[in-house]
Amino acid sequence: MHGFMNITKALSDQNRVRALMALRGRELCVCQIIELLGLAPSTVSKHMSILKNARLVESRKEGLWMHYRLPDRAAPEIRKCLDWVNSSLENSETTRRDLLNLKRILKMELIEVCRKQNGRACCKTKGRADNEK
Amino acid sequence: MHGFMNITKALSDQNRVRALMALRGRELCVCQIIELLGLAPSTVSKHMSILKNARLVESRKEGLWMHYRLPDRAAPEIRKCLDWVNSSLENSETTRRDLLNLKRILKMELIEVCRKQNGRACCKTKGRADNEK
DNA sequence: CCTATAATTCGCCATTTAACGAAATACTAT
DNA sequence: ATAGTATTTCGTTAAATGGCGAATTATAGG
Repeated sequence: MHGFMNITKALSDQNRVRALMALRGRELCVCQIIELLGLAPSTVSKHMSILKNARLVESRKEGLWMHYRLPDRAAPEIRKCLDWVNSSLENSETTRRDLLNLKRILKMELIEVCRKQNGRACCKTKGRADNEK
Repeated sequence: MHGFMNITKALSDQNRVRALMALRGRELCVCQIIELLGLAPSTVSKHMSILKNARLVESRKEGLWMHYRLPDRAAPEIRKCLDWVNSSLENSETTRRDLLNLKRILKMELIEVCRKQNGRACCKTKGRADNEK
């Protein structure tokens, strides 16, 4: 029961569900998920750790970057859960919009995505001076 | 997406999930669910309205009693959801314990269940005087 | 070793949520 | 109508949650 409640609580936040849907068919770096959701890095990191704790995603560290993906060989309950989520949302407006946005993000190099966030603090305007030497 | 989030939020509380599992194969009166969960009537009523709003249960009023049941002909997403919940929890310890408890509750007449709650305020001892004339 | 940087952890705040009891509602039976 | 009863609605309170920025951690490259 405990494991199940971890899953349902993980799914009870819309941003976590959006992240989950975005991971279908590809792995994403944290900075890409930050870009997609428009949230602070710390917030996204927390969301991903909740998803990971629920076994709904796995992660892989590569240098400074942390990549998240849907589980390779998920347990049957997880598999059924992800199937249900996918079938419920694959045609939703939110998913469609996120997918378009994601295509744009995937066209950029990871370095570019990170640099952009560095400049703009990811979602809030921060009166930056555009100071490159 | 909105409907889906209604479902995941409904499933994110353990007491609501227990109620859902208890409804497999039978309908239950609110007072029986109160008895099973050991919560105040107002709390259980709220839980059931959240489940109903998510379309995970249906209800039927019969005199003073309100009966809840799993949907007769649920939409495919709901059906998949309930299947997933069931397959995830059918062997859990909590479900087993609740089922035993439920058998005991089902042996009583509804009137008895309600009367018992009337006397005991459902879960808290209320220093009652046992005053029957 | 020192700097730079992606991600995470921590501390805080605002909002949401689960719980209760009291009051209101809906229905039965006298 | 009146009284009684099962359920729901309402108002309140305590705990949990989601959000952010600051500080910390881990890693890469001088």
